[in-house]
Amino acid sequence: MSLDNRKVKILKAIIASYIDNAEAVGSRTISKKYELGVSPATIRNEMSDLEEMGFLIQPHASAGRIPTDKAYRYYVDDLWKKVQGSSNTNLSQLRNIIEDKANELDSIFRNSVRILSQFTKYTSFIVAPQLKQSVIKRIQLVPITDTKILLLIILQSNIVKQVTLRLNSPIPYEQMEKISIRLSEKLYGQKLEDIGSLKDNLIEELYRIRETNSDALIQLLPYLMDQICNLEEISVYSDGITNILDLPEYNDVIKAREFISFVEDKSSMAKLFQYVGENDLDISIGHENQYEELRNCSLITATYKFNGKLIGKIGVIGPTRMDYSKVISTVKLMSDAMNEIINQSYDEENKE
Amino acid sequence: MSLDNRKVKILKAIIASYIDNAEAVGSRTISKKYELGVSPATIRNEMSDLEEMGFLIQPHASAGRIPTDKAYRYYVDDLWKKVQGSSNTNLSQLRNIIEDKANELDSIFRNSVRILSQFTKYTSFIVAPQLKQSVIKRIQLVPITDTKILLLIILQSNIVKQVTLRLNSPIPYEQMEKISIRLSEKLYGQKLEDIGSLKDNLIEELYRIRETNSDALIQLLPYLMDQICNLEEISVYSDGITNILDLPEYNDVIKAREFISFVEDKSSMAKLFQYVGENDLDISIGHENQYEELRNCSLITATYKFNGKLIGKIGVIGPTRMDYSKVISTVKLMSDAMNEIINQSYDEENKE
DNA sequence: GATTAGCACTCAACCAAGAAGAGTGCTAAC
DNA sequence: GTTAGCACTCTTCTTGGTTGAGTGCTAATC
Repeated sequence: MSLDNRKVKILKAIIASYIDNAEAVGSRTISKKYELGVSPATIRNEMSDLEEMGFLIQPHASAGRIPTDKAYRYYVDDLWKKVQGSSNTNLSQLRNIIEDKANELDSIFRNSVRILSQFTKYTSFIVAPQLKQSVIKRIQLVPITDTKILLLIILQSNIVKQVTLRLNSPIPYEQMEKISIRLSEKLYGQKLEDIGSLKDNLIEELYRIRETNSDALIQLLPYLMDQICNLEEISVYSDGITNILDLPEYNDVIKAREFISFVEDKSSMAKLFQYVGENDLDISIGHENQYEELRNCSLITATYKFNGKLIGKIGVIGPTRMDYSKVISTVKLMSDAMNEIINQSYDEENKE
Repeated sequence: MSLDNRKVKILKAIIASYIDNAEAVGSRTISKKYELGVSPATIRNEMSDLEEMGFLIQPHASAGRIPTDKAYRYYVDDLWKKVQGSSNTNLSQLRNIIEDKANELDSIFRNSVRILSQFTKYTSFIVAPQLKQSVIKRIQLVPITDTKILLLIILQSNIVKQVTLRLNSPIPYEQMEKISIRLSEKLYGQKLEDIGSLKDNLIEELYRIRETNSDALIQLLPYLMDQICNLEEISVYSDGITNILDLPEYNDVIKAREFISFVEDKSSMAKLFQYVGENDLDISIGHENQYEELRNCSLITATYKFNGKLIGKIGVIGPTRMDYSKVISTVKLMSDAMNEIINQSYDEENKE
């Protein structure tokens, strides 16, 4: 039995209808709503075939049919071709929205994940860069009070990480700048992940070239190094988790609670995103997911890169009957936008 | 009819039971579970009295009784006395939890609101300071690239606000420091809310004393002033919104959705918190709330101050049958902890 | 040979009526 | 003043019948 043209049309119609209503769709509905020019009886025959081929199932004997994961997979693979050539018309517009309020990396993620969930009406995630690999460009200490200073670590990627430090004894303002310069010189070009092992060497080296400001430096150094090493690892942003309450799939609070508990757990989400592919765009449907909790869900993920290297992922989780067309294009658009924003400052600098 | 000792005991038992199970409680239950030494019949008589006095209602003829808002109010007022003298044992412990990862004001709020919801199992909020009133202490520009700088505004309260600026043409690193110093001198002691009206004057004044670095300054100034004026207004942090899904009151998805939609709307929450009292601790029960959406909820709020002046509020929203005792003490503890953290750096400085 | 109309059949969803159970209010006894 | 007993009320649960959507099969039609 082959998937001829009419079968494809019927299958797509069924998927479309089910995406809309989350209700098993019958032959009459298809015949009426989607003008295929054949009677319900014919469609019934075709549906029977499609069921045999594994694209549809009946939840019970006298119900309509609903698409299987296999059907969604077919649908998505077909969609793929169209998405590939899709337009970038809204990209710059999107970039503005994101950047508008976004002045720091943290806000970029926060905004992006929010936009993504608002556009798709599903739950969205961003798994943020693992900074380990990042290279230090400059260190800047900013005094807040005599005993409280802000440590800014400016990375090659122009990502700025910050930590507030509390000192035991005050360091005069005028020494800060000197310490900043000295630290920047020494740490320039170092990877964050290497600081740990280089720590002792670096401290000693910095001690050796000490000048008038040695006291303050000696006090500060080990503490400061620790702070740099301990920059938080992987972080997960999410938004629109409660969107699922609008879906009939989750009109049972128990189910909704289960889903929410799962996706609110940052560590399991981090793991999930670690396992999905690293292509520009990956889709896993229903049973294709690792986690039992997501057996009724599909996951659309994209990556974002810095200087050509993958640093994080962005994605949307929704029911298997999600509006793939919309979600795929939105996720793609979003990852493109993020790529541009993240790399823009880098490109700018490398031009000069 | 007076609220004698036994009536009080029975009332408290009913409230306690209802807080636990969210189910109308009958005379037999009270007689059995709470050892009052009287038979169900006696309790029935008392309950009848309590109903007449407005402390209890029957959802329907053959159901048990549930407490009214008046009952909760009585219960809470009674609780009050005990809370007043409550111990501060966990305070320093709590402070450590909050401060642990908290290096900036934003993180303090984020951590605090999370802890609050985790402790109480309800939905919690923090309405953050209105910075308008804050006084500028120092301005610091930190170069990231030639065309991208980080503007740090350090307030008298040692709160650090930051904005990333993008420049049209580069400003050399070495000029940054000079600009920072000049700006700090000029803006020192100014309230944020006054910058707007003083803007033109300030710009002109700063122009007049221009030196070698005039070009860069001229380019930057108006832009920079705008950024300072536009620091975001009121901000609302929330956490534990989905906790309500565990409550039987919201085992209907429609109801849950309604609640969540309401409390996820930052602007209505900001308004809500604006209207509640400004005592150290305020409680509004059921119908005492402004909003129809919260007619089945109670709201426990506390304030936090900086240098004796109220700058924000912190609170928990739960069902009227919430565990008042626990929530009240947690909110109080939390606001105490925040007050300490926020004021500590200020005190420190004023000591010196 | 493909398509369609017709019909019997299935099963979830809905509804109404009855049974069960929890809890009350009242009365009479202690 | 307290309690036991009992009739009464009202919700909830269960049951059984009805409805309706949808299928599969068969026979007629294009």
